[in-house]
Amino acid sequence: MAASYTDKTVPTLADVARRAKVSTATVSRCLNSPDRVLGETRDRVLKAVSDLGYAPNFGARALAARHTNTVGAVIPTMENAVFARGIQAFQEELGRHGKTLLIASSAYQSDLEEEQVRALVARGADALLLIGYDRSPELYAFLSKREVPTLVAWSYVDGLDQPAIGFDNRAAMAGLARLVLGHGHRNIACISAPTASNDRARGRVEGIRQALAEADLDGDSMMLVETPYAIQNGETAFRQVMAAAPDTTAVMCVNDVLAIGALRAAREMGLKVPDDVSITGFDDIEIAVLAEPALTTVHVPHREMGRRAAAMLIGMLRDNAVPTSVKLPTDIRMRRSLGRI
Amino acid sequence: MAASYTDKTVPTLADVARRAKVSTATVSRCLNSPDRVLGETRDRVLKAVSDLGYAPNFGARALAARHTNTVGAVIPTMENAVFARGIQAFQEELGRHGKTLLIASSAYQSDLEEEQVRALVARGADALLLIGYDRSPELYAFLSKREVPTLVAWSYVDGLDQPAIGFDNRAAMAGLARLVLGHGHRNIACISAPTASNDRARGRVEGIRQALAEADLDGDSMMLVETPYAIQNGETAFRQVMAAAPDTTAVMCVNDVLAIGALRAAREMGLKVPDDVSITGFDDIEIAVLAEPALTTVHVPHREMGRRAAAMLIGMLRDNAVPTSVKLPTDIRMRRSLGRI
DNA sequence: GCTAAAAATGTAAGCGCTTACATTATCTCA
DNA sequence: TGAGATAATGTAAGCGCTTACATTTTTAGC
Repeated sequence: MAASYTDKTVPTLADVARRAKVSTATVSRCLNSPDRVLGETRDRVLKAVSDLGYAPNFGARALAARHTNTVGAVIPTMENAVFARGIQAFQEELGRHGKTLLIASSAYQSDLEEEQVRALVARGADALLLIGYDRSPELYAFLSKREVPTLVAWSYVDGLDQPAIGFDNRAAMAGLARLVLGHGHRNIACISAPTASNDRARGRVEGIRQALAEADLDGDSMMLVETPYAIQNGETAFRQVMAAAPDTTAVMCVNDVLAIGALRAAREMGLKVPDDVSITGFDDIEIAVLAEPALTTVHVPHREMGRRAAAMLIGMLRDNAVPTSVKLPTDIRMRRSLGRI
Repeated sequence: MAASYTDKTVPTLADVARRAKVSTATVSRCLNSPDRVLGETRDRVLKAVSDLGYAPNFGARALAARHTNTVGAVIPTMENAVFARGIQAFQEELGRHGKTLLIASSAYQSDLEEEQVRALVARGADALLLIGYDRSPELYAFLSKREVPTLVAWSYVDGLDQPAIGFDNRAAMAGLARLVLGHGHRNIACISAPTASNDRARGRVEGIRQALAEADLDGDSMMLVETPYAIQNGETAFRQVMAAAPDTTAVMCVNDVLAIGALRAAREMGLKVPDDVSITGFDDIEIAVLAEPALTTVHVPHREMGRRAAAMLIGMLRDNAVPTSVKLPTDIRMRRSLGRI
């Protein structure tokens, strides 16, 4: 056995080729398109590979092949269970197809998101998963110039060209608002995540306004408090709402976490839910049913979305074509936190 | 302006060099060690970079520089809030130092974990973060052969060589068990995650046994149910425990999620917590305080662990030295789910 | 003003792979 | 059986960067 086989340095394709007595091209083919090589040769090569403990060098491969089998995703934060769950499924599906996932998080800041997107592309992401549509035209231009297939998830808006998989936040929330209205509520307030660069939150707020308008109420003058994602913030926001608009009978929150906070604040304030005030959420994460009382909310198929997003991206990479966007259904989970007035 | 500057192809170092009228070496230096280049030249180069919209090619850089500025992490699952939170902090700190994070998840399966570790290394991870110590000697050998600095997190065991940052699961749980014993409980049962390849769960179970032994009770015959991480499983396990050992007065769960399930099952069974039975958790995730009654548990500084893990890994990479492991403090959060017998 | 040392820049050799193209071996069928 | 098609393999040219070493320019000291 030659010295080069036993020493410390990590083995290269050439080492494998030498040991299997074939050319590097053949080794490469064994690894990448095994059927283009004779079974006998392949066995010999594979044996050499395992004898040597060879593993391809990623950089070299990326450089030569001009793709990395890597998909990037930038999500607002992993601490939101909703993204954690969807991304987990996304990653599992990707893995099933030999792709790996590069995750970055933007902390809900659009400038940071832009930076992360560029970083992922620079690192050779072959495709990208982004949350929601909101971002600068420059960034979209950059992506299309670099020809990086990009899929928007967690949001779906009719008539937009950008491929997306998600749900119609506006329609879903409007549906819930109609249910709230149906329970006799007329003084409805809303606690939202910051809407400035978050089309999901914005859509949900608009959904409420739309339902209000349909019921001949003034959506525009609805009490609205915006605050970042956190239970504690939901609590504070609820107090603000009740201080500013004491006759509010229903508080609709754009996500479950804020709603849980609101629930907690209500309890601390001695308000009975739903007797004194009704509270609703959005997402249907696990705590929604654990809460006391259980939260009326909109159920969203996060895992399915993650899984299908991966499948779509893989298809885009394979066929080099833009897929038709998919709108996932949502449904309302009626639970005790919403009551008749 | 030459055609090559305006056409579709993405610009390379050579394009920048040509436009700035310097050599590629100078451009490279501008980007990697700006102080080794004259200010005037640097400005010219940087201008060319931005004019062209140049971004370095990751593969080429990795190939030539033999490192990727990438850190890999394989965690059991992102759906566990505990990991999501720690990893989020880990990633933030890494980002602050210009490193990017590659995440893979093992779904709590050690064979899958091994696969993921190898994949991460093949993809050029310069360093690795792994959860807990439990893995095959072969994998550790592989890592040391490839000279990939590896840090174990979420666990800390005295006297082990492997660099780690975490807490002493055994001691922490023993402390909680002593508190439970102090409340008069003698019939203690335990609901655990599978302990086979999970030293954290195992340590926690051992901690209970140790405290039991100190109190002259038979730790080995303690009622123990093992079940995977999920609220629903905690529920089922609690029913099993109460069916098999009806005189149990305290059920200690190795994590909050299982404890929440247990709490729920107790409620469904008409058992009052803590009057009829006490229940404890571990981790102190957000639902712990939201639960009804609020959960007595062990608080763990997940975010701090993530942040410091990143700092340690960066140090290992920089100094090429093994750091001293760090044991983080934990503390008990006494809440209503634990009562006197 | 001259020389030696230091600073700035350039030259070019890889890094480890993939793949177009060239070559050789094997098969098909009249 | 042999020509042409087909399959298997080999040859070698990059892919876009970093960096050791060579060269040129600047600076310092006397």
